[in-house]
Amino acid sequence: MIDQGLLDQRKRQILKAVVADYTMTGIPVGSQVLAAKYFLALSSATIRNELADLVDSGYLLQPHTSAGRIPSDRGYRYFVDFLMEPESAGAAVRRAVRQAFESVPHDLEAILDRAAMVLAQVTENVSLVTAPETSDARIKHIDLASLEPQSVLVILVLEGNLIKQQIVSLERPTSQEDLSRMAAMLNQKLRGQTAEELAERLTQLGADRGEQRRILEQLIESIRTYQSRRQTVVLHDGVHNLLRQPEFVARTRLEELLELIEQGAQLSAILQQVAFEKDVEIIIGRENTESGLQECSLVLTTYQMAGRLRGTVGIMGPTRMRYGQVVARLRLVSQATSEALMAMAS
Amino acid sequence: MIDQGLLDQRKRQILKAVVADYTMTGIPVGSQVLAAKYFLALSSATIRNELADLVDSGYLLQPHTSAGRIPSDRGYRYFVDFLMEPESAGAAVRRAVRQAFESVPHDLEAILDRAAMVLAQVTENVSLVTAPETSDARIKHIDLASLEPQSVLVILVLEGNLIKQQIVSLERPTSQEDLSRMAAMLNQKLRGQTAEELAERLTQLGADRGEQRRILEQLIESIRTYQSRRQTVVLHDGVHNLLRQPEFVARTRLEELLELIEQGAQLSAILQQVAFEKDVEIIIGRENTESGLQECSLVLTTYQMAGRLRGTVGIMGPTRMRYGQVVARLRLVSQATSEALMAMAS
DNA sequence: ACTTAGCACTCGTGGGGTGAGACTGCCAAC
DNA sequence: GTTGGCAGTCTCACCCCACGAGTGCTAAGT
Repeated sequence: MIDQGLLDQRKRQILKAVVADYTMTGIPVGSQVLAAKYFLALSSATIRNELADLVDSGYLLQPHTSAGRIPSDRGYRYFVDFLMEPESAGAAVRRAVRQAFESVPHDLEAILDRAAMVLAQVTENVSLVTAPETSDARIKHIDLASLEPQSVLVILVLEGNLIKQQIVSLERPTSQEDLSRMAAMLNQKLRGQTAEELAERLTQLGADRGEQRRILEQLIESIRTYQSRRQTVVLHDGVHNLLRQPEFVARTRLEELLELIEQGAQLSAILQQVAFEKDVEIIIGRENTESGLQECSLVLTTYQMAGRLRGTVGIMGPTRMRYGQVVARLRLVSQATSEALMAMAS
Repeated sequence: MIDQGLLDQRKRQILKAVVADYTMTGIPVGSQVLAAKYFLALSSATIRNELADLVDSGYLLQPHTSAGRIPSDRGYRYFVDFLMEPESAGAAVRRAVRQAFESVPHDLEAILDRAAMVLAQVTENVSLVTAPETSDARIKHIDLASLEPQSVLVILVLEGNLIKQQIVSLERPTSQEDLSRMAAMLNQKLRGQTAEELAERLTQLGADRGEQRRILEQLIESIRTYQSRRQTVVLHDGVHNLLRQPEFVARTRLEELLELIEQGAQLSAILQQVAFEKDVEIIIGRENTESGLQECSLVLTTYQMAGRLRGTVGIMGPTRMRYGQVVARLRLVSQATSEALMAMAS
């Protein structure tokens, strides 16, 4: 915010032009190009002076002495904070997104998967999608079904029609009648509670009622770590888009990035920190603490489903990306995803 | 099979040596290297003659006039069919596989995911895993749970404790008592049947009993297309391993391959054709019809869980790979996966 | 008939040199 | 504060050439 005053109007326009040109072409921008394409009223010498100032104050970089300028991380940051103009997605993109969600089944994973797919497609970057955080989702329905005398299928329906299930072994044979009675009781007691509240209850419950407690513990665990692996794994798509970027010709860098994506845990941690209040969050280059991401930018936002359930959706790409366009298309996909999830929950 | 007689003993040994050396080093093998490392009793000139013959009959290639020889697809095929010696996985690999499955939750997807992970790790290639084909799996348990007056949660447990669930809308409000009665009836009638047999029954049932038929139709659909997206999607891991291979410096080739992997449908089709009878199936280079795969080999086998349920597991890598080692490690992982799945089902 | 030594030949690779092109920084003039 | 001019600098693409590796062929040996 303080930054905004530090650049006069012309410097801001020049910075904007450099970012615009560089994100389009990928080649460093020289003073002559700027004068010819963006500032017909100024000479290249004038622009050279301004560029030198922008380099001095850290908004631009020159790869080597006789090259043009490219935006620094700081330059991109200034651009997205103050200079970027809101764009809206074109008709073709809108159509692609609409079509992607038209035929998707009413299933959480299918919807998120589709979101990842279409987001990668329309932004031409790697898409990232997390499953919604369910630790504070309310319980809607509990069902216990006897599979074998000593094993029971525990089914849990959370708000938003999220379903979790788990097979739990019992210490002694229990009939379906007993299980049904237990389920009815659990439904009555637990409906509307969150997993956290459930954990509270459990401690109050004490050590008695062995089986019931055992089932409850598994239930809580199941809610907290929604489908165990899903929590750490981030759905992704469009990795092939990275290969088209000239900045990733170095395969070591690419390999590091791929491992980060496939491994998932670190990414998951980053994505879960996205604030729900903010509209779109942009993390540029070295603002990432993760070493593999220091040449990348993340553009992230949240989707929402019924209740307070929210997840993160976004893209990862080279710092040189068309932020305005990406933000517009990400918003579109996020909104479409939310709508699809709402439809599922109703 | 006919091929086997076409090469005399010495040619076979030389072919074997070429494959062994090339798969290890990645550089074309010359006559001098062969003489020095593998055939001390022969002169390089003799080997040159043999090499020329092997090129003539299509088992070897020379990238250019003054380079050594590399195996052709045909050469690799001959190698894996007749020359490859059975290897067994080393202690470190065994330990890694055991550890990978030690802590995995009793959940189908978690197990398959872990299998993909560890397979990629120990073979240093891209791993591919399909979910088991469930269209002929037997039904073990059906449960209907009322969520809202007009929507019911249908839960289906198949043999091997595979669980599918789906929310079905009803045409008119139905009480939990009615649903329970319906579920009891369905259980009695349908237990032990497969989805195919269920479809048969449905046509016999005729047009009456609207709700029940509606639920059944959804059930069948749900079984046939197990988790909808899962059918076409193939779990994979280890894509970053591809980047280490010198044969994939060309980014266009790599990009094509990545799209194939991420898209999944074509791969899924290939994997589902793997014969259950065969032990390990190897598809080399241009034996692949898929254009993106013509520089790759697939090494595939099946895992099995309870009943007749089977899926495919395998790896994709450059044609230049250590087939013997890969086969040994794939077998190990496949077996460990089967064991983990059996444990889950019990 | 098979094997081997010798030799001329071919071809890809890598290093060094070079010229073109691009852009800058600075200076002096406006 | 702006502009034209100019020298300086740096990268990149290109070519050339020597080097090394490996071959195929021939003729001699076993």
